[in-house]
Amino acid sequence: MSRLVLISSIGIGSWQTGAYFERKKFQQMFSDFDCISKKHFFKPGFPLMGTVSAATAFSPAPIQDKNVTANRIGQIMKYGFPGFDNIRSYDDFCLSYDRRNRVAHWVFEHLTAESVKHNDAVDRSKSDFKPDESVHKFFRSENTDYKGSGFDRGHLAAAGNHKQNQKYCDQTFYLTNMAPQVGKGFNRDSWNRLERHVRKLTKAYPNVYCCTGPLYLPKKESDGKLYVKYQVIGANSVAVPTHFYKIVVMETADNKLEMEAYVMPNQVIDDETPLKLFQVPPETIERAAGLLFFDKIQRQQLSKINGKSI
DNA sequence: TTTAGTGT
Repeated sequence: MSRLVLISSIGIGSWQTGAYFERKKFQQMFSDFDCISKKHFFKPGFPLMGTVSAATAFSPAPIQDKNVTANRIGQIMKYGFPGFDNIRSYDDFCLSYDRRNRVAHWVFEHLTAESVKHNDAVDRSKSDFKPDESVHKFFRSENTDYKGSGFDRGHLAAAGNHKQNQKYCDQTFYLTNMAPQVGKGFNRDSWNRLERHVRKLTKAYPNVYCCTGPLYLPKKESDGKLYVKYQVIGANSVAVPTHFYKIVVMETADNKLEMEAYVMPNQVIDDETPLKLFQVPPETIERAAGLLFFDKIQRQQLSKINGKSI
């Protein structure tokens, strides 16, 4: 089996905790992934396909100059929208909200060295987690849903990516930008490590485009059949994703394009696990999420995918 | 440095 497929199996196939390097677990992970990818991802009607409505509804956040924000959203979404379900645009990021699961389908950001550099004027401790009142109360997540759940309110667009001013940072604290994440061992550790890696890409690439979101992946149960199973928390039944993806496009100074794509399970992950092991082919995420990422870029235009020349 | 929840 190719190394790429083997690597893919880590992120996609396993709900196991513990040692990632044990041969047996690799094989188990692979067998789960194998049955997912070969038997189901290619079937029409596979239940993981996301719901993407043709009805586009822009709901820009209140702003002083709408042209400035419209231009910024144009920059952020330069390479296309992954889907058009319940779009919300904020000053420095843009998302599609899944009303059924009370978690975004995807969140898009455009990062530069300037936008992520340290800024003494911005303090995340001054930002409050707050419900987005623009979402109908039937479908909104509230702070009380997360309280006592054992899960973090994990940012999809990371606060650390929006340090140009306090307002940008504050807006990342809307609960539309949150998902229930395992705290210690995931959000505060390996997922944070991945976020820092993406920020670091801005040191080498002038423009970085980052799309982040949840996955709800099937797992083989004891009867040998595949089921999608996920916890929901709070009075609003906020879904706890089984996995999260991050797919990144980097523009080089000479206008070449490279892509990296990751899937990580929403569980405790050993801090020593190299991020490289969570890389997957971008198509794998697209099939699982029911979304097309960066569809204004033909994949042949990419000079590298996951560090490998194509 | 950044990621957070809980207890006071």
